[in-house]
Amino acid sequence: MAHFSNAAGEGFDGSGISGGDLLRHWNLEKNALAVKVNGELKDLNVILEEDALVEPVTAESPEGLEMLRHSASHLLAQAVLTLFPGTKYAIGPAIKDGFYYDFEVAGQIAEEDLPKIEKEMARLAKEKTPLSREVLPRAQALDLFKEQGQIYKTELIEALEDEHISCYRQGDFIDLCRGPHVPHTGFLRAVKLLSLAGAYWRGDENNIMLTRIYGTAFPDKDSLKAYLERLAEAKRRAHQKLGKELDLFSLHPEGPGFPFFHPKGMVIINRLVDFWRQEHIRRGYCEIKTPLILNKDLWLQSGHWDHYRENMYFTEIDEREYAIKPMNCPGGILVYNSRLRSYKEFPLRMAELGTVHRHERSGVLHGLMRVRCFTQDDAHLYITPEQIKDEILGVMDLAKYIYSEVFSFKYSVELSTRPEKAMGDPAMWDMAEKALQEALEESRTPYRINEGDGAFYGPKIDFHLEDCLGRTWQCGTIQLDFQMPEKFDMTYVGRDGQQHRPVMLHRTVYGSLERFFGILIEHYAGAFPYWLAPVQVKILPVSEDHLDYAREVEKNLRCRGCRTEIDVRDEKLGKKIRDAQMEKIPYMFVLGDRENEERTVAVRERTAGDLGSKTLEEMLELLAQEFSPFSL
RNA sequence: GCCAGCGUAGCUCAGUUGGUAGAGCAGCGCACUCGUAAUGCGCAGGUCAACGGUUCGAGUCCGUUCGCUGGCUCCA
Repeated sequence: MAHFSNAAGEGFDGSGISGGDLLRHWNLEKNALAVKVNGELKDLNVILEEDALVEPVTAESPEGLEMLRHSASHLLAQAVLTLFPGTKYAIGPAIKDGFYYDFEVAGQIAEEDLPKIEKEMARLAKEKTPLSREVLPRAQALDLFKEQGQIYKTELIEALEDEHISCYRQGDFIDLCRGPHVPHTGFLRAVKLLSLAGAYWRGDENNIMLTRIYGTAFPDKDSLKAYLERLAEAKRRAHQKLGKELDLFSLHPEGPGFPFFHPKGMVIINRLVDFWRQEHIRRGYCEIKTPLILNKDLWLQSGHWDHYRENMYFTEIDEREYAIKPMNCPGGILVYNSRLRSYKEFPLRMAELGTVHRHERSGVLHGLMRVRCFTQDDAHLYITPEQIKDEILGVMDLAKYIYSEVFSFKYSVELSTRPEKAMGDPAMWDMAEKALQEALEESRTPYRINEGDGAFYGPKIDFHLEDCLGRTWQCGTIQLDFQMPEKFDMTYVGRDGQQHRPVMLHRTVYGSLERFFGILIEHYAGAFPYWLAPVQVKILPVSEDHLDYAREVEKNLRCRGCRTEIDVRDEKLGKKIRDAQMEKIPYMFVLGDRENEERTVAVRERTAGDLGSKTLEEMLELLAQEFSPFSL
C-alpha cells in the first residue's frame, strides 16, 4: 500500500512526470493490472485525488482475475468482429471460472472455428494494444454504435440513465463498458475458448437466440493448464460415467428421464433411506405413503391444475381424468383431513418417500440430476403459527447434520420470495417470508435472496449442493405454506375448543434420492464410504484350492451384516486385486495357504494398501470402527 | 422447447476423397492352479441410433425423427 499525491512538491510537475505516470510505473514494477484507490478498483491510468491510498491489484487476486477475464471477453469480441465482419456483439462479462461473449454472428460459427478465433486473439494479444477508457456524451455514444449497426449496444445504452457513457477502446474495437480493464492486450496470454452455446438475448426465451462463446483466462499458461486438467478430471468423475462403470444405474431411450437402478445402486439408495428413516424417527416424524395416481378434482382443488398443469402427466380411468402426482402434498393433506386433528398432536411431522412424475422439457434432462420421475424425501409439518420458527430451525438443523456431518458437503442457502404467479394474500406472503428470514438470521446461516423464485403457494429456503463441475443443484427445501390449508379447509381443534387453521411446512433434505445419489457419486468419485459401499469386502482366493476357506470367511462376514463377495474367477491374484481396485471396494481379503493354516486374512484397503495379516476377529473389530451414521 | 456438437460390438474407440466393418477391454471356451494393479490361445459378438432421399453403390453426402452431451430458458 502506498500514498500518492498529485499535489505540488516532490518534483512531480517539475520533472515532467505526472502522478498517473508515476503510479503506472510503480504498479508495473509490482506486476499489477490495476489499482485499488481508496478501496475502489480502478485502471492503472486513473487520475489520483490528493493523498489517495493506493494498492496494486495483481492477476492472482480475485479482482485481478475477474478483470483479466473481462478483458479477455473484449479481446474475444474484437477477434470475432475481425474474422466475421458484420457480427453484432451483445454482452460479455466475466463469470465464475471464465468469461463469455454473446454474438449475433454474420454467417455461421461452429465449434471448429474456435481454434481459429483463439489464434486471432493470440495475434491481437501479441500487439499489446492498450485498452483505454473513453467517456462519451450519451448522444455521441449512441451515434457511434448506431452507425455500426450495433443494435444490442444501442439498446443497452438506451436502458442506461447516465449522461455520459463509459467505453473501452482497443485499436479500432470499441465496447460499451464500465471497466476497469488490464492496461493492454499483452496481459491476455493464457486464454482458452471452451465451448459454443445458444443464449437468449437478455435471457428471455421470447427474444432472438444469440451465439455465446465461453472461454477462460488465467495469469499464466501453467495455471490455465492446471485448470484444464481439473476440468478433465471432473469429466472423469461425472456421475453418468461412474454410474455405468460401477454398474449403479442406467438410462434408456425407452424412458428418457426415467432412471433404472441396478443392484449396486439400490444398495446405496437403500442405505440412504435406512439412515433417513432412523434420523426421522429420532426427530419425531411419522411416515405415510400416498397413491401415485389421483383424480383431477384433487389437483383442481390444490391449484396444481391452474399453476402446474404443463408439467403434469395425465391418464384416464373409467372415462374419468386422473393425474400422476407431481407432488406429494395433496395426498398428504387427505391423510391429515381423514379425521379431526387436535393441537395436542402438533407439531405433526408426516414424512413420505414420495415418488413423483414431472414432465420436464426434453432439453433440461441431465443424468440423475434432472429427471422426470424421482422420489422426494418429503415431509409435511402441520403446526400452529407459534411453532413456525422452531420447526424451521429444526429442519435446518437436520439439513446441516446430514450435509455437513454425515457427508461433509459444502452447501449454500437461498431464500426465495414471492413469484409473479403467486397464489393468495400478499400479507400472508410477507408474514411467511419474514418467518423464514428470522429463522435464517437466528441460526446465523449465510444466505442469498432469490427474488421472485418461491413456489406458487409459498416462499422457501433452498439448500444447494455442488456437482463436480461446480454446477449447483437444489436439494433440500423448506417451504412455508398458508395456501393449501385454506384450499383444503384444514383445521385442528385448539385448547379453546374452537377450530383453527394449521400452518403447513413442506420440506425435503435429500431433495430427491436420484439427484442426491448423483451428487454423492461425484462427491466420492465413486469410492463410497464403507457404510454406503455396495460391496464392502471382496474376498480374493489365491487359487481354486482356497475356495472353501473363502466361503467360510464369507459366511462369517455375512452373518455380521457385512456386504461381501468372493471373486471366484479363474484369474491370477494380481488381476483380482486390480479389478477390485477398479470397483473401488473398501477392503480386499486375500486368502491362500498361509491364511488357511493360520485362520487369518491378508487385508488390503483401497487407499492404504496392504494392512497385513489379521484374524477374523481383529478384522471385524477394524470394520466396526468405520464411520457410520447408524447408531443401533 | 431453443442453440451447438455427438450417436460404429456390452464398454472405449479406429474406419482414407462414397466401393460393402476393425482393434483393445469385457463375455464365452480351452490350457495354466497361480501370493498383492491386467496369464496365454481360441470363439462369438454389428439392420454402423431410426426412417427417408441422392447415387451404379452410403457407416461416410442431404433431410427428418429419436436419444445423449454442453449451454439458454424453465425448475414445487
